[in-house]
Amino acid sequence: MKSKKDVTIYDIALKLDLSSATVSRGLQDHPAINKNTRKKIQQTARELGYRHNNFASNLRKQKTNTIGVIVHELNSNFITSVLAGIEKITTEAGYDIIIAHSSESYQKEAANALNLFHKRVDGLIASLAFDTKDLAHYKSFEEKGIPVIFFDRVEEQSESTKVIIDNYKCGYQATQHLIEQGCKRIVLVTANLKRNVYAQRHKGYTDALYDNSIPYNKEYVLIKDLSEQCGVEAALQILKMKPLPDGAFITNDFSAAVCMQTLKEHGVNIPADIAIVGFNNDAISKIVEPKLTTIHYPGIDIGEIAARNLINHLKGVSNIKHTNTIVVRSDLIIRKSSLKKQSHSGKS
Amino acid sequence: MKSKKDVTIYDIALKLDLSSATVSRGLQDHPAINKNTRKKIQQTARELGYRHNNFASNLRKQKTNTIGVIVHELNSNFITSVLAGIEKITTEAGYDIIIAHSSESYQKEAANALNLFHKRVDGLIASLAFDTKDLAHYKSFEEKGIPVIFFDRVEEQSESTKVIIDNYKCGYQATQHLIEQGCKRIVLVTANLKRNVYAQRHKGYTDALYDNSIPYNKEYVLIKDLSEQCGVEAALQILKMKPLPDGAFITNDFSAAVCMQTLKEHGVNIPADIAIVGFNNDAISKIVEPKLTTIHYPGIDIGEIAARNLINHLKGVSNIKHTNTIVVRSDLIIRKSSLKKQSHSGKS
DNA sequence: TTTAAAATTGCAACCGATTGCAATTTTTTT
DNA sequence: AAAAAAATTGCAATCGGTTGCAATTTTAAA
Repeated sequence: MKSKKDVTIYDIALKLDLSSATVSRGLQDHPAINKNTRKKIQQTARELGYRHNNFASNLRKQKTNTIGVIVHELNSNFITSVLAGIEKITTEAGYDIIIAHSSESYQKEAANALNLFHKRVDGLIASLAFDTKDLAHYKSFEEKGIPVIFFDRVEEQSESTKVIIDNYKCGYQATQHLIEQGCKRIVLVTANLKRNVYAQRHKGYTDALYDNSIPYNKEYVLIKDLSEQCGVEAALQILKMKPLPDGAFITNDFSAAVCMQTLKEHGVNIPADIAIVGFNNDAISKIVEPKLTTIHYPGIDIGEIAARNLINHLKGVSNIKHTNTIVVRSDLIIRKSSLKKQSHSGKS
Repeated sequence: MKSKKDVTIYDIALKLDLSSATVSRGLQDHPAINKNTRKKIQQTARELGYRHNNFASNLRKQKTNTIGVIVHELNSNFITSVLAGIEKITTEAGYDIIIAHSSESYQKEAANALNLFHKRVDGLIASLAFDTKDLAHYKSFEEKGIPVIFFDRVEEQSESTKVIIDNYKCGYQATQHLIEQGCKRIVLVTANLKRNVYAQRHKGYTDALYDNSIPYNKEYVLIKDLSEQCGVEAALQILKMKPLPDGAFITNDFSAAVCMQTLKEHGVNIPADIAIVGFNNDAISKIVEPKLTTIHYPGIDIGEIAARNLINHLKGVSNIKHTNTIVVRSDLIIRKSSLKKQSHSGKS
C-alpha cells in the first residue's frame, strides 16, 4: 500500500548535479547561492514533490520553531480569543503552536508540560488549572533555559513573566457597582481561592464591602467550580438564605446565566430582587434575559502580548527576565441584570 | 544563558559502559535486554535527566505517532466534544494530536493541510470549511498513503471515509415537527448549500414541506454564515415578511438564540407567533428563554469513532478503504421554543 | 595581464536514536 | 565435559538536513 519513497535534497542534488549543501541552502534562499541556481533548485523541488523534513532539520538545528500552549479548557470564549491572539503573532513570526489542555486537572497539566518538554518546544505559554498549587512541572523548562510565560491563571509569587488583568480591581468594581445599586447582601460565587484570579476578586469584594461599611458574611461566599451544575446549585443555595440576598457577583458568565435562569424559575425577579454581575463578557451575556452585567477583558490582547513577549525573547530582541508582570486593561460593562435603579431604561 | 547540553543515550552508554544500541533498547524495555541491565539503564536515564529525542527517533523510524486534526472553528460545543472524543482514543493508543483550525476559510484549511503534511502526521481527521469545494489539498496525503477521515462537514461524493449524521433526516424531522405544531410558513436559516450538511438539511426541509402539501417558498430560505450577526439579520428579514412566518428552523443554536432574542425585542412571541428549532444542542439552547428545541448529535461519539477507525487502520487491524460512511445517531430534542400546541406545559 | 576581492559551490562532520545481523556469553542438553 | 540452544550485547549503517570552512570560479581593480 505504501507509495514510493520520499524525495530528499539528495535526489534534487543528483538531478541537478549539485551538492546537497547547495540544495539545502538554495531551498532556503540563502544569498550565498546564485540566484539562477536557487530558482532551478526550487523549481526542481516542486517538480519532484519534495517536502522538507522537519525532523532532520530540527535534529540538526536543535530547535523546533514551535511554541507550546497549555490552557485549562478550550470551551470558553476567553480562551479561544487568547488562542487567536497567540496564533496571530506566532504565525507572523513563523512559529508553530501546539495546544494542550488540562481539563482543570493538575495531573493533566503536569503531563502536558512534560509532553511539550519532550517535544522540545522553544517556549511555553500557560494558564494554570484550578488546583495547580506549585510550578514544579515547569522547572525543567527553567533548567534548560526554555522561556515560559503565564497568563490569566498564574502563580503570583513566582518570578516568571505573567500577563494578567487586575482581578482585585475587577472584584472591587463589580461589588462597588452592586452596592451603588442599593445591594446590601451580596453573594459571591467563585472558585478555589488559592488560585490568584479568584483570590484577588474575593479580596476586591471584601474590600469594597468594608469601604462601604457593609459587614462581610462568610455564608455569602460560595466556592464552586463554575460549571453549569454549579449555577444551579448556587441558585438553590441563594434561595434558601433568609433574608434573600439582593445582589450576586458570579465570576463566570456561563454559571451566572444558569444561576439567573434557575432563580427566575423560582420566581425571583432579576434585577429587582437580586442584581447580578458576571465575569468574562462571554457571548452568552448578551443573550440571557435580562442581559448580563459583566467584566470584559480582552483575550486577544492577552494572547498577543504573551506571544509577542515570548517571541521577542526567543529572537533575542528583548529578555523576559526583565519583565515580570504585564497588566491588561479590563472594564465593567453594565447591562440590565444589575440595574436596580434605572431598570426602566431602554435596551442595552 | 543556555544551560548545559542535553543528555543522550551515548551519555548513558558511556556511564554504564554499554553500547548505545543496548541503551536504546533498554529504554524501551526491549525483552532481548537483560532485566537488570534494563533497570540500570532506566535508572541512570532518570538520574542524568535524559529526555528522549523525538526528532532523531522519528527521523529514523520514519513515522511520527502524531495525528493531525483540522476543524473549521474551535468555539463550538460540538467541536470541542469531537476533540475530546478524538483525544480520548488517541491518547489511549499513544498517539499525539495536532489541532489546526481553518476559521471557515478554504485558504487556511489548505495551508493547514500542507503544514500537517510537512509535519508528517501519520493520519488526518478533518472537517471542511464552509467554502471548501474540492479536496485537492488532501491529495498529497492520498498519494503518500496517509489515511484521512472526514467528519461532519464532508464531501459526499468522495471516496474517503466519513463519519456523519443523517442531516437529511434531521432537516426533515425538524420541519415535520414545526408543521405538526401548526406552522405553515416556515423559514429556514442556514449556510452555504454546497456544503453537505446544509444541503441535506435543506433537502429534508423541502421534502417535509412537500409531503405535507405546503408550497416551497424560496423567500423563506435565508443563506447566512450562522454567526452572531446573522441571527440579527435573519430576525430583521423575518420581521419584514408579510404575512409573518409562523415557524423557523435555524441550523445553529447560537444564531437561533440571537435571532429569537431579536424577534422578542420586536414584540414577537415565541413560540406563539413563531416557533423555533435550532441545531446542535449547544449549552446555550437550555439557557435562552424559551428553551430551544434543537437537534442533538453526539460530538464525543463522532470523535471517538473517527479516531478509532483511523488508529485501527494505522495499526493494520482494519482498513478504512473498506469503510465508506459511518452514520451516527441524532435526535430532535423538543423544548418550549417550538411548542405552539402544548406551550402551557411544565418546564422541560 | 596580474592580482586582489567577491561570489559560488562542495566537503565532511555533525544532530541522536534505531535496528538487522553478527558476536559473545550464559544456560541447557546430551 | 562437549555440543547445542538460548540469552545478551555490540557493530555499524541509516534517517535527511545543516553549516563552518575550504576550494574553486567569476568579477573587479590595479
